Amino acid sequence: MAIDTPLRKLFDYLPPAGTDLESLQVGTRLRVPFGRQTVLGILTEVANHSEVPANKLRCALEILDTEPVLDAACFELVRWAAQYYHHPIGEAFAAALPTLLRQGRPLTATELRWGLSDSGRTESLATPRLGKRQIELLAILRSAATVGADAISPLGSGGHAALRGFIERGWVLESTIDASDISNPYNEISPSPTLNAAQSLAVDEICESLNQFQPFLLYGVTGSGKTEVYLQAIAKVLARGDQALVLVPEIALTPQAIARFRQRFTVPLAVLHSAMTDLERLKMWRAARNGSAPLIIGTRSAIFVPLARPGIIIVDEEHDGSYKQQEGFRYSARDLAILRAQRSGIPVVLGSATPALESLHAANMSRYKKLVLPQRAGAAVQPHISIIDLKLHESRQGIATPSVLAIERHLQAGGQVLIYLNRRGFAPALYCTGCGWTAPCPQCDARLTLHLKSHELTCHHCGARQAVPYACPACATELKPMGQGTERVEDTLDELFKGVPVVRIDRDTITNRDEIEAALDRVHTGDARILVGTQMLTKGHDFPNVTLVVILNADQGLFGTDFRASERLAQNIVQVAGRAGRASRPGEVLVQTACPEHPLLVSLLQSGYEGFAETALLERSNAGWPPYSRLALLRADAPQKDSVMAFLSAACAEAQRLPLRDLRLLGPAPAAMERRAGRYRAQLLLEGPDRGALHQLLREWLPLIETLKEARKIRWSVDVDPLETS
DNA sequence: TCAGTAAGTTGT
DNA sequence: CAACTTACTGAC
Repeated sequence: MAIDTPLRKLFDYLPPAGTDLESLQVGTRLRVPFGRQTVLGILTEVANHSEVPANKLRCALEILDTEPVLDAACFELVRWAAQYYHHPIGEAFAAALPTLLRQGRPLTATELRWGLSDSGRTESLATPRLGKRQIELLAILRSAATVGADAISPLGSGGHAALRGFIERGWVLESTIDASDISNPYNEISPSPTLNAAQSLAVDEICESLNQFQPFLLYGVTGSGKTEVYLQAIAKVLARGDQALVLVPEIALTPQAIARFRQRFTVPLAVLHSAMTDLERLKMWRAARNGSAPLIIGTRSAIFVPLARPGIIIVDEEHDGSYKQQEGFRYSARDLAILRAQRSGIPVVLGSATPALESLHAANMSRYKKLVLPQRAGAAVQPHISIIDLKLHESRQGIATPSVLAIERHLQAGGQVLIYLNRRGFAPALYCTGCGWTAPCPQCDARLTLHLKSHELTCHHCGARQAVPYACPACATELKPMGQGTERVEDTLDELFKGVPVVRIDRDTITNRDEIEAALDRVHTGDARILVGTQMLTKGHDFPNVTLVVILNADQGLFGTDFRASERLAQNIVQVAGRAGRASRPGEVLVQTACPEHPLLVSLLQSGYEGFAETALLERSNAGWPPYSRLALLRADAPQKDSVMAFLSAACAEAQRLPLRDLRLLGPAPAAMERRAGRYRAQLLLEGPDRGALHQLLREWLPLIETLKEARKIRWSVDVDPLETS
């Protein structure tokens, strides 16, 4: 049995009293005693013997399901993922199942129905002197073969009492039906637009593989109509009576995105994301499982949703970091999508304008079939990108003079302007002009960010907040904000372009769904002319009238400590740039940087994302980073630094005793931000040329780490295929 | 991880 | 010796 506990093992039980082995089914939920509590577990195996001493074996208490909760492919996916990510299997199953199922809710929804029996039909007519409620109830019951609670509840408690009386007399028969189906509230269908040649080719290629496993990398520049390719491929899948599973990044699952799917298909659409209530999630999950929802759209965890008739899996914006769970069970939904498609014998489409280097490499190696959409759909043309050297130009609060002039020009021509800066707040630091003190976070190795409007200093790493000091606490000199955040840029733009409405979109101005709707509305109606924002404004939004995009600080990613920093920067630049000139107006993109000669920036500007990817892959190959090697990271953190280092050193020593072969062990090294939220963080990086040896070592190593006495004082976790290694 | 317990530690 | 902290162990 797999039980939701951090222990890396399965637990053996005897069948419930009075049950024989034959009636047990793998994949069903059982209630079992565990320690002094009773919990739910998933049956993973039925055997007629156990290694566990007989006196320790306890009886399971109850079988909850008559059929497995996960279909065979899904079940195996979870087992495989638990092994691959070296995560306790019970927690892996817990992550794959809706909360309410883990708490014992029934697998399928049932609804009680009541209908008149033959005797009820005849005898009720022959019975005089029925009560008022009874007569009303009979009228309802005669209106249909069976009725549900919703038909009877208007009669109030009297109606229910009458119903119970009829059941006792045998007039009414009670039955249950499966009520797991969901329905689609919309029925309008907008017509499919005509595809361009590249799009048609992509759809055709995908549709030729509908019966078999085939991974596709749909590499389409921003605005090239990737979604239309998905929609038409999905239409084919639905027409065959199969289901389509669409994964999207967390932030992209907006009402507009969902509406786009609803407007195209009349079939019920199951939506799964983290903001839903547990009950909503369960309903959607059931509808996917029983097949009543042929189309399922969801975020990361939706990769574990069981499907009655799997037909295709689509991973939109496959490069997006949110597909990798960053704590606990650290799976990658994108990678699992490939595996799931393989197990189910169906195609999987990874779509992006800026594919992960891993995906591009897989396509280069012919493991994925590459489908390219090189042109923007409709009349739109690719925006022109140019660089502004910050060393050559004056700048006002981070906005260089040529940028100011360009903004003016585009505003005068009637266009909208998007200013991108990946930094919230007014200024990323508050420093003392006298002694150089800068307000530090008491919990982290970081500066506090100044937020002027809310009058506070906040830490963007741990959430700490404090009042803004009037003067330097060390020397009482005046304090000054240093650097730029979106709030300050907004102020500067207000000053530079008096009377031009500016809208700021970041986590400080947008706290809920309605606010983003309102802000986007101001942009779309033309009420706002200048947009300032962080990544929040780049993902999943189109701004057809934006003709100029200015990227204020391209340098942040160029010298990051992480080997993926430049990849993320390139993806950000290309994605933001893609917001410009989506309609018929040509777009212009300005990238401000202090190091215009950086090779990655040069290759990106000269030959686009593809050129950048080539350069970056070469660099990865030379340095022996993924995809030319495999990584696993052992992270540890604790309030005391020495206990973290003691643990990692001990873990390292254990590993040295195992056959390392061609694996390399790097560290222990402190994390890029050593102290965060009051805890010291450090790590040990394991690197090898292929998966095999790496996983072999982890299999032997982790049980040893678990028993280390140094492990008790700290928190540790393993991250297979980590996204961030610093 | 979590709960239970055994074993130290402190203060009167 | 009670009250409290810390260390260790087992979960089928």
